Amino acid sequence: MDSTSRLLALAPYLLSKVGKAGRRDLAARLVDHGLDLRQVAVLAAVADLGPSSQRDLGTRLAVDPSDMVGAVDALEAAGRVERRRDPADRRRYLVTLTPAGRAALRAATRHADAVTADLLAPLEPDERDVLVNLLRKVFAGLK
Amino acid sequence: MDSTSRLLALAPYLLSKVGKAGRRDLAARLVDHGLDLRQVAVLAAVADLGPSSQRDLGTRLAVDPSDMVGAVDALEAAGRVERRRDPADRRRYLVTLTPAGRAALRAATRHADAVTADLLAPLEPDERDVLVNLLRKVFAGLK
DNA sequence: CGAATGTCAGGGAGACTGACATTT
DNA sequence: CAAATGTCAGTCGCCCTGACATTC
Repeated sequence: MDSTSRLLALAPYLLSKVGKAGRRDLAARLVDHGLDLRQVAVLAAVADLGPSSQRDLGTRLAVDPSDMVGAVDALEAAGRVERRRDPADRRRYLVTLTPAGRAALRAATRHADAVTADLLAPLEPDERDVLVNLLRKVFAGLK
Repeated sequence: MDSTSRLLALAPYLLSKVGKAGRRDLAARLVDHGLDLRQVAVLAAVADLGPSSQRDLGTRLAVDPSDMVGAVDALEAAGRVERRRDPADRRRYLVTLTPAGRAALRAATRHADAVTADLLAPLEPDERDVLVNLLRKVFAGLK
């Protein structure tokens, strides 16, 4: 089958297109909260890891250290994280969540869930779980 | 599970990251052939649809008409497609594949298969089929 | 001293907008 | 005339590199 489409035979194409669509839909919802995708990822990473250096957060998120600066700047300006110097290593900051940051993360998670429901609407509920679990496996294997 | 990670609970995040990884790996392989991802998508779309206008190709690929110009320019300069005016509507081009274009598409498809195998290595063979089929469904539902 | 951390300036490819000439 | 097609100029984020000061 699929004599009708060589494009759809390309898994990277599917992944890329679907990923971009989800990314764009979520970004559109976050703009009302003064957030972008990277900032949300940083909030989630801090929630996951606890107070962390920008370097560790960047490693976790595959975000360049030079780009972490702006993300943390924006979050700090909005009162969603705080930068404290690590007393044990004064080169590092310890980026910590504020209550406002926690609230922003909760709101962003709600939007992400809504986007997910919309994006995966063509799938049955059990298929959605299967897809997410397969994606987790692939994600875990990324180099 | 996954109290360790709020990030991984975000399906759009997984999709976006995995999609980007595949995109980058494939782009790295195509550069040796003087191709980029968009050009390959155009080649595949022409193979799927037959001789087509740039507008139709752009619609099919969700690529802006203004960005189709450069992609078709590059393919034409490399002798991989030809632009002919549509005799029935002289506003349109009919973009057609040349033998070199067909060969380029075959080579790109081989690389795409290799990237797919690498990317989906963490999955069992039957899981890969499941993932691709689920992605096709989601892709078909994209607005 | 060399290495790590955070910061900044700048370049390059990508998506998108607005405008335009040509054709229908 | 209005609409469609292809084109071009310019803008806006994103991603990455190179350099730097500070600290270990």
